[in-house]
Amino acid sequence: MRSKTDLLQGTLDLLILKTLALGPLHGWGIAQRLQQISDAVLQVNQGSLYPALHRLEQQGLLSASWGSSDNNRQAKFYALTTAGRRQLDAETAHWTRMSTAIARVLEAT
Amino acid sequence: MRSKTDLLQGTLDLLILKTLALGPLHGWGIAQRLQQISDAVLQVNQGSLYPALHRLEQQGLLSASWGSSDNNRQAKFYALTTAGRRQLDAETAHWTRMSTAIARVLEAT
DNA sequence: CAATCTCCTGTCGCTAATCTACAAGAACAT
DNA sequence: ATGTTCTTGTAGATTAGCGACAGGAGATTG
Repeated sequence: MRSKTDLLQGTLDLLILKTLALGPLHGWGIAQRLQQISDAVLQVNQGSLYPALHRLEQQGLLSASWGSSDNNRQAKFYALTTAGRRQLDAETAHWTRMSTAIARVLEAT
Repeated sequence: MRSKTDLLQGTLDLLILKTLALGPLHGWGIAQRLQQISDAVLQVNQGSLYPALHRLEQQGLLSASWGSSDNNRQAKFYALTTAGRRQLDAETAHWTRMSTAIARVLEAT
């Protein structure tokens, strides 16, 4: 009984892009920040996170560079590219469109 | 280049359940009503719709019966079962939780 | 009355995103 | 020395939704 999914499918890219718009961050940090901002509602597991990051990087939306984290560990820092910023805008618009439409349906009587 | 999806993945069941909460309807009618309420933002294609309906029926959330449509055609009318109504509540809550969390992320600075 | 259009249900094969579960290294704490 | 936390990764399975079909039966048009 699968049923309970930790995220709304299709929103992970958006969440990652948005998080990185606030400043470069490493994968683990992204997951942490999302969890924190969302009061633990949004849980990103590694099996989703890392593939997503690689995907986005491969699409040219993110750039990556190794560095050292706050805890003095090797970490791969991701940053938005210009294309990434554009993509963020597009996906934000799409999300707004969609969620508004759904809200309208849910309010119908 | 897929990119553009007609729905937010995972919300179709919710949309169907909600639409049927307003009264029994046949598949094609559900798609129409969703499209109408959402100003054509939500497009459900048959390849998604019918499998979803069968899925929901098999899960005991919907009951189906053949009848005749407004246009005097054979149509399969679906109605919410008790379990379906419960499921609708659960999925609505889940959606609200999730979309609120996402909104919070998108508003972050 | 024939042809075509609209309504309405369905199936098949594909793709892509996510989940679960696993593995592993390096820094820090005890 | 040992364990715990931080951090990155991969493999396999599932699953929803998409695109492209196919087809029947009532309505409409000519």
